[in-house]
Amino acid sequence: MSENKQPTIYDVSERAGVSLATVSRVVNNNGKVKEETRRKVLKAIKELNYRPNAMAKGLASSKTTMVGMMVPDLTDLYFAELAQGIDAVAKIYNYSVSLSVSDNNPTAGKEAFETLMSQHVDGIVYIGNQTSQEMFDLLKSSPVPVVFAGSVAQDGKLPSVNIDYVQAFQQAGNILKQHLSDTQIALVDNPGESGLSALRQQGFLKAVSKGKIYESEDDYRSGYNLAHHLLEDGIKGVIVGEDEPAIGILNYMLDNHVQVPNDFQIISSNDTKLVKMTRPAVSSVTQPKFDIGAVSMRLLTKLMSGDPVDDPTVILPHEFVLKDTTL
Amino acid sequence: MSENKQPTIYDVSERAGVSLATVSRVVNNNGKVKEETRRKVLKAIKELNYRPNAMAKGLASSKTTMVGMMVPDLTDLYFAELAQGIDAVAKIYNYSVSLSVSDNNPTAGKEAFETLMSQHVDGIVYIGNQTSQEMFDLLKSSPVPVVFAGSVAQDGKLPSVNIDYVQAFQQAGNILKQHLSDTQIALVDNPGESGLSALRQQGFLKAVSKGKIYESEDDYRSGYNLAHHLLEDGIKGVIVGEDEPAIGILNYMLDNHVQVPNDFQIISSNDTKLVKMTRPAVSSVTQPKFDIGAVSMRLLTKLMSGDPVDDPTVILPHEFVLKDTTL
DNA sequence: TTGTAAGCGTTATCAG
DNA sequence: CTGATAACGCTTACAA
Repeated sequence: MSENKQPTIYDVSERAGVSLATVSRVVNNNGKVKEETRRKVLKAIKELNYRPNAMAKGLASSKTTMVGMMVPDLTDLYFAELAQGIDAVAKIYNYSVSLSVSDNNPTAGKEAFETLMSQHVDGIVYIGNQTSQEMFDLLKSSPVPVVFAGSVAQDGKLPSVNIDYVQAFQQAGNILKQHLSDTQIALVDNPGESGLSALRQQGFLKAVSKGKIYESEDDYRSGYNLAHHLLEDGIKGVIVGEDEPAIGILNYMLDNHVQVPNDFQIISSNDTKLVKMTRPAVSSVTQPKFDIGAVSMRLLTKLMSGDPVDDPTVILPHEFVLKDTTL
Repeated sequence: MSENKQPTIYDVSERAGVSLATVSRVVNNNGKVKEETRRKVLKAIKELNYRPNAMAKGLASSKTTMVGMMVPDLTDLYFAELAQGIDAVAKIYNYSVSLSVSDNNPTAGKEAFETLMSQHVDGIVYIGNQTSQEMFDLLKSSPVPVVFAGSVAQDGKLPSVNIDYVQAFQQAGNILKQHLSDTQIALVDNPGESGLSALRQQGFLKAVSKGKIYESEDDYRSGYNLAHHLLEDGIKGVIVGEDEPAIGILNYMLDNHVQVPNDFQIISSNDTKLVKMTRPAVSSVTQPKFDIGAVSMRLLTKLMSGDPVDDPTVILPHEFVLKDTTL
């Protein structure tokens, strides 16, 4: 015995004794409507529990109030926190979010993008540490605005929100240099194909000119497995691009009775909640991850509505939390 | 100098020299189309780089091939892994996913639901540990199918995918009983308003009839702060409903020189990647989280297409990984 | 096997 | 301030 159908704008107009156009006006709060009619319409809407059909609206207005969010992996807490920030601001601006997990896989990424296009999203927030050139070109060809959140566009000229990686990694290098010599310090990062790790390297080398650079994936195992090489090479301190491999390295040290931080220091970079859950707790660059997501989405709203944007390349402040893996 | 507009089905039909209907038929692969015409149409589609407009399609067919995914918190790895499973299967079946973070907040949850309704999603995968009665009623009133993923519907009769929590927690209790007496064993869980913690309690009490039960939130701090009470009460082993508070408890013990597992044992329940990152690594029930998500989504596809479903209440197998917080 | 045409629920452009 | 009415791009009987 449930309602046969969702009520339409037509039902509302009939009940309120006005035209479709008028209902549309009050729903969208645009155009002048006499206070009395507005009230009538609102009443009918409430009584019928009317809810505008987003598809019809989208079709007619060619605006979907939906944004695409592309993310490589939700189980990476760094991305998850960005996503929370994005979602929160999307809610505020009444955008719904179409999620696409791209798996750092160019094919999946391309398909995700295509899907978003056929959904006619009004904009895209792109998160990705491994952006391929192909993906990048695709994004560049987007008919709707794209913002890179916590990710660097290769030519650095697309809208993006980040911290100053160069400075952060230079500072991190300087911290380790307080007790170690250049040759004892290394950077561990996933080079990927994005510009992000290039910036990190740049900053690192600014501080530690003779520093060694190791490659790792973004996962725990990868760090764990890399660790013995570090020891063999006489490395005494590392700066790691992601928290999971940082913890992998830490645990290798603990499992092999290397004293942290006395004999080995670690600075990580993402400050996800992971870093406070280990013992010793991991020292890290702190990033305003939620804010990076939030600001990205806010930037996107501006871009979507054609508002002027002073600088589409936003840099948010970072800090350091020196816990127990540094001296 | 870019294309003025996205090509429409009309452009394709014109170029291929056939009618709209025919193009629609080949695009949707339904109805008979002569091989030759099909080829022509496909050619035109490719040349024009035509992409069906999801909104128009949805409007006309009242199917959106979009599902809603409601999740309380993406930075909870348990949820994130479920979400990955959901997303993966959604991709396979060509559904797009509309994400809604509900923040365990009834108001936000209600709004999220309303948004999904106006988007006319074809179905909903609901993730939530704190489902309020109100939310539950709302979900029950949904005109489209809803599947509870890793969450228990209060009356236990709505479609859901879970492990057997009663059994799992009974087994966990038995494990601790090998070295401890009933009064030394406790359950730490977030009771919330959902049926899930009730099942856990039930299983726990089956094994540890005099066991004490403590309440905590789902976060690290909450566990850390609770820990001293456990010690004061002479508790020597706990089963914890979530990984983060479990690790909170662990770290409190470590920080206060309580020997784990010798003087205090911990079994957690979600087996997120967190549990292998601590030292000692946390023993835990292992849940097939990705699969819970995947099966939920698969179940939803069946429900959405009206396929017969043998049993809408799916139980997936769990196991135990006894690491270093148990004897 | 293919084409015609009537919707689907809105918005938006004109008149009034 | 309000009302007709033509799109929006596609699906789906119904014809042919």
